[in-house]
Amino acid sequence: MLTKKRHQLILELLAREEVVKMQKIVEQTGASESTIRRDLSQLETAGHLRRVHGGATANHLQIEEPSYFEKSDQHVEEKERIARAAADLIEDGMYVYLDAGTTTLAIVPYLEEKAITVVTNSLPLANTLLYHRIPTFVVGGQLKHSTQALVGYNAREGMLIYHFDVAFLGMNGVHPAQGFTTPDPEEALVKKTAIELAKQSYVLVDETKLDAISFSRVASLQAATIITTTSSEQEAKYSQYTEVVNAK
Amino acid sequence: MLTKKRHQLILELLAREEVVKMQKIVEQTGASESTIRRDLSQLETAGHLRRVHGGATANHLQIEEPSYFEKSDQHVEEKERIARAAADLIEDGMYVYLDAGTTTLAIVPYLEEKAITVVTNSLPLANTLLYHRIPTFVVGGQLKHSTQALVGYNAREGMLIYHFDVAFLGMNGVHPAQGFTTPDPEEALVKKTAIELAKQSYVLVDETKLDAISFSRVASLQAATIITTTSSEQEAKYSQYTEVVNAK
DNA sequence: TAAATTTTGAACGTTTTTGATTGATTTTTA
DNA sequence: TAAAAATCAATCAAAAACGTTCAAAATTTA
Repeated sequence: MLTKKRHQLILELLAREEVVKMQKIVEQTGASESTIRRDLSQLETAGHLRRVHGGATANHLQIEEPSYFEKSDQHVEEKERIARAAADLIEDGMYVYLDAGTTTLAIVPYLEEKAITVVTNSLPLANTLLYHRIPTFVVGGQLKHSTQALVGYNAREGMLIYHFDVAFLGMNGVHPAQGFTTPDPEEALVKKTAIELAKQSYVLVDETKLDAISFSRVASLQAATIITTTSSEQEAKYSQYTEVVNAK
Repeated sequence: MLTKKRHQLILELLAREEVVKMQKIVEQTGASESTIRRDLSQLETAGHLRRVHGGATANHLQIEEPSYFEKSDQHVEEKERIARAAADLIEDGMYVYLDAGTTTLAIVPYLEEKAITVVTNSLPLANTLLYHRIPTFVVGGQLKHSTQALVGYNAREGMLIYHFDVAFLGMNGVHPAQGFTTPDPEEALVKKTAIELAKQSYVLVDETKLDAISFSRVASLQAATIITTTSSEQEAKYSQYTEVVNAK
């Protein structure tokens, strides 16, 4: 297998799985361990991935992740369903805002066939969008360490030059009285701005975020449609305040 | 088989598979290895494909893809020396602009102990800066696939709110008469803006870029100090036009 | 048809890539 | 915490691929 092909394959594996073991690459390529090591260090110096003991990670993966090689996320399937429901709302020609977050990240693979332009404030999303060759603009601003998102006053200013057909946002709290909330005020500002600039906004949350309240208020429930997977009681309850899409 | 037919077949294979081995072309055409080599170099100079060790890859109409396909581990030692020389110029409290590129990327590890703020237009740099926990702002703009950099009019606008003590830039061509040049006009615009906004600018290049001319002009040599590793003759020559730091 | 030109394939020395091996380092296990 | 296991970087020789050269074959031109 040619070097180029191996590199492609490695990047593909990473785009799908975020983390990949040495052993797996060796199997998939049929090359020796030495060769793969060389490949990885080349791709690392080119800025396409990050090596870790035992393999490599997408260079946008959270650094403090406890154990790289365990995919412990139980909400994976829910996220996937929510992401699919969100992607279904996106049509050719649209200008789409994608907020930082793992759920919005899950939307990206479903966008590959669509002729759209995406704006995002998230580094991981930018990397993934790039990989899927989707035309992308990145909002400038201060790079926040914990979420790898661009936030703050500068980010807001940078967004104001755009308008969106749809915006998809992650959120930490969704509550009938307190509306949409998130821990960091600077992030809240960005989310709020996105909602202002979009014709239609969607908040993507798994069930655990319903009835939760976080520190900074982003907007009232009326400002966006909620996409989630939950019981029909909860669905009915929130439907009193805004539109709810249940991706069950 | 006619030359034309062979060329056609090679391009067809590439259109289908993105990467194709020498061996496969030889089988399919029945021609000798030498002949296929000749074919490939012809097709390459005509801009229809890109040769790689062991075969060829599709070109996809890209004019040039410096960062992605560049042999990123060539000139490693030179790059390291240049990066170290550059890092030595950075002092606590400075606001630093780091342009996209593998040489500027090499600076980052040397910045860890310094109390500085960095602005960049490069996704790989942003990731690496994040990893090294260096306070970072990212310039917004259009995400360019081949270099993973943010470029264009929006990027320029986004930069205008900053001022830099120093700016470090990669470059594709450095020439006494033609000044600093780079392949992509939109990238040139960003580099030019960085120079405008910085009190002092440095262009980091390995020896191969000296005397080279690329498509888009960024600035004249007077606009920035050159940091490179080269012979004393070249150093003397370029010292006539601007300051030169030889990191030999 | 004969001469001139171009294309071809084999040969050869050089460069690049590769996989095995080594001892060092890191992670896991006990 | 110490020993065992896994993974690592560095090295080196073998293998693969490379560019160059040259004479034979094919094609074009005169």
